[in-house]
Amino acid sequence: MARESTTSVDVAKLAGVSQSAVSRVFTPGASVSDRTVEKVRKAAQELGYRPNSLARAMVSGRSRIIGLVVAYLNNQFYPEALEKLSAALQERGYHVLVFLTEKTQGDVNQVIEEILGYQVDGIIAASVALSSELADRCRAEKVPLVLFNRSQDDPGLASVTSKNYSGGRTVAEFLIAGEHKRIAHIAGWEGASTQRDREAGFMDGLSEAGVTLHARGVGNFQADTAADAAREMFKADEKPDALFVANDHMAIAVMDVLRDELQLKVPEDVSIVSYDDVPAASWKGYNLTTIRQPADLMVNSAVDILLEQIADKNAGHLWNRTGMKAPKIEIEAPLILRGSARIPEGWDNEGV
Amino acid sequence: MARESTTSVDVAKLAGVSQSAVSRVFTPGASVSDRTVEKVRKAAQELGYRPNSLARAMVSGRSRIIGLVVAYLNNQFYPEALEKLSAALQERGYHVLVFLTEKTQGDVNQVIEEILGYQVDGIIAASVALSSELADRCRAEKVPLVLFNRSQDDPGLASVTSKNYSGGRTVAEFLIAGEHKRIAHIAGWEGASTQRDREAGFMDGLSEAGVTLHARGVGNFQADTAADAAREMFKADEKPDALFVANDHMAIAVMDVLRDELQLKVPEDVSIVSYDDVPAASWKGYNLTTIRQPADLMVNSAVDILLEQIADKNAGHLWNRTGMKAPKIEIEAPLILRGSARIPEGWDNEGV
DNA sequence: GGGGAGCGTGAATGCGCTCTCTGCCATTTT
DNA sequence: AAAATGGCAGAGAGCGCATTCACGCTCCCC
Repeated sequence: MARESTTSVDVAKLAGVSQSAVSRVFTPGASVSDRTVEKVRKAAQELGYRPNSLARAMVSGRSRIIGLVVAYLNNQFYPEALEKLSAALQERGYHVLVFLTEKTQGDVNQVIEEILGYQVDGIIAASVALSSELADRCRAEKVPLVLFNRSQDDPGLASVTSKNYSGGRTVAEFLIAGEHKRIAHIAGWEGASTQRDREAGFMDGLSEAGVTLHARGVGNFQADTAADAAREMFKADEKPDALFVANDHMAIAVMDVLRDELQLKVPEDVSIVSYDDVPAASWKGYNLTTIRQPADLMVNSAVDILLEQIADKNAGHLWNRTGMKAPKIEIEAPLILRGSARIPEGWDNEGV
Repeated sequence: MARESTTSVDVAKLAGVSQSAVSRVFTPGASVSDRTVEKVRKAAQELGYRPNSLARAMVSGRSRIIGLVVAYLNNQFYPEALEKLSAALQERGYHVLVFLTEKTQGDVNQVIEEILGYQVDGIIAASVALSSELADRCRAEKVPLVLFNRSQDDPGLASVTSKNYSGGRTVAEFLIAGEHKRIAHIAGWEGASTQRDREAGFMDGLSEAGVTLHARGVGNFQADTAADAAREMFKADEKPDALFVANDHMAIAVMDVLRDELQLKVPEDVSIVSYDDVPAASWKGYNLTTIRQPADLMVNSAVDILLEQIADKNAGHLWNRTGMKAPKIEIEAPLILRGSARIPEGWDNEGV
């Protein structure tokens, strides 16, 4: 039951110093003489001692653990983000504790409670919507929280997204410039802010040019649902000649349906533009023209503002206390031109 | 600094009971009267109390945290496994703390040390090789360890893999039955047991039929390295007419090179068979004939033996103490027939 | 009606550590 | 030479909880 690992007391005994001295040796920036450091390190080495992070967390109140809430990983954007997040945090001495959740509100609540039980120093919530009580809960516990790839109105909630609105708008402009006549949209999950923003930008782009949407389906960010939506949409006599699919993951499934089941050519018969630029988007088998969400930049940004909040908390002035607004970062999202959509004259991959 | 969260003492005070009583209420299977439970629950609710997992871990010696070591996530097999692992563990009341590592020995060592510092209840090491000192280290600390998708000779090391040898062998038999004449191999990382086993099975399958390998390249399980290997391999006059690529991730990159750069047709000019059956393998754009590593089964197996070890440890009889051998599970790995390789007569997807 | 048996409870202990506080000594200042 | 300074070590107080122990209570059976 009891783990008989060596403790700082053992090391202290062997090194002939006090336990406090051992602690200080393993605390960066503590005041210890070189001689003590040497003695302690030697003894620690000998006994295979390593400080117990949990005990340290208990007393110091900082666990150096970041809770990551994530809903699904089949969309390749998330594994990529997870890897980069984890790497970035690890570099700064933090680690990621993973919590999977359904998108359902109740489940998220329960998961957050569980996370708080682990005394995490901060939370990153990727692609989940939080109830405002939940946000309050974290605020009360003083656990900084950053939304990743989702945004919410709550001014106290920090978030990092790409410029979804302008991304969607760019797609509209691009497709119109390409002289497409029947432009359709396959949406993701309509509860997601990313979906709403992308679509809003897209629709505004269309209507500003006096173009109306030819058709609309819902894919819920899932491959098979998107495939079904595509099948349904292409049953019509007037088939779309251009498609804005709300992310790459769905676009790939849609493309499979179009090319493989319906014998349509992309981009000759129908142009496809999507969103994310996951690794698979650049594979030649799909070669998707897509809006890039720069995972690195988004991750770095999220980590930065999270750690900043953590630091600030210790200094005692939180946004939410001072009434300052939490940052809502929006990362530039360029259109990457590839082969899945007709390219109008004058458009090119500037500087990408 | 100090987090002013409510503690069991606060709850006890409000409920008019002792702190021990509160603790017992939150300890499944402890002996408490219904009346006490009710009082305590009510008070806890009121104060928003939730037991501190870290403190609990400290005193009980069990953190309910599993350390997951993983080298990279760009191969889609790993995100999938990670998600399933995390879900399976979460269901059993555990959580995953992620540690990324380079494949280099030194880095792995350091990471494992760090993990041990977190007092994890167990470790799952995915696709990393461990030095035997490291394994000893975990043994000394009594932290159960399971290798995932890698195996090692050390009889005390539990591992879960697919039947790599027989998988490789099946590929050989399949390609020979398909009457391919110039069969080549693009290997993964040669330090990986999976690579060695797959290739050993493959080579044995070839030589048993009196066939010699036409060419061999090394892709290190990385897309661009594999692409380079393919380019190199197809410079020759006598180009391969069949390719066993050591995993899907590389196979996709290779296929891009063959079709897009070299204008070769798959499977007409060259058949490709790979390994893993990641989600992308079944996308119509690639439609890979591949050996399936059933992620679910592998994950469940890994979780089972890990938790079993954890339970056994508490009971006091470890494999490594009793000299019993740790299990080395090998999951059946069927060949999934799709479109990237010529299908010989008489072969079909039996029961898949 | 006395002695177990059995359950529920509270006081107390300590998990391994950080951090404050005090005291010592060596060095500097006046 | 006396006083002030600063650097460093050790003692001690917890962090929030699970767990042991001993005690009181009820119930039951001879």
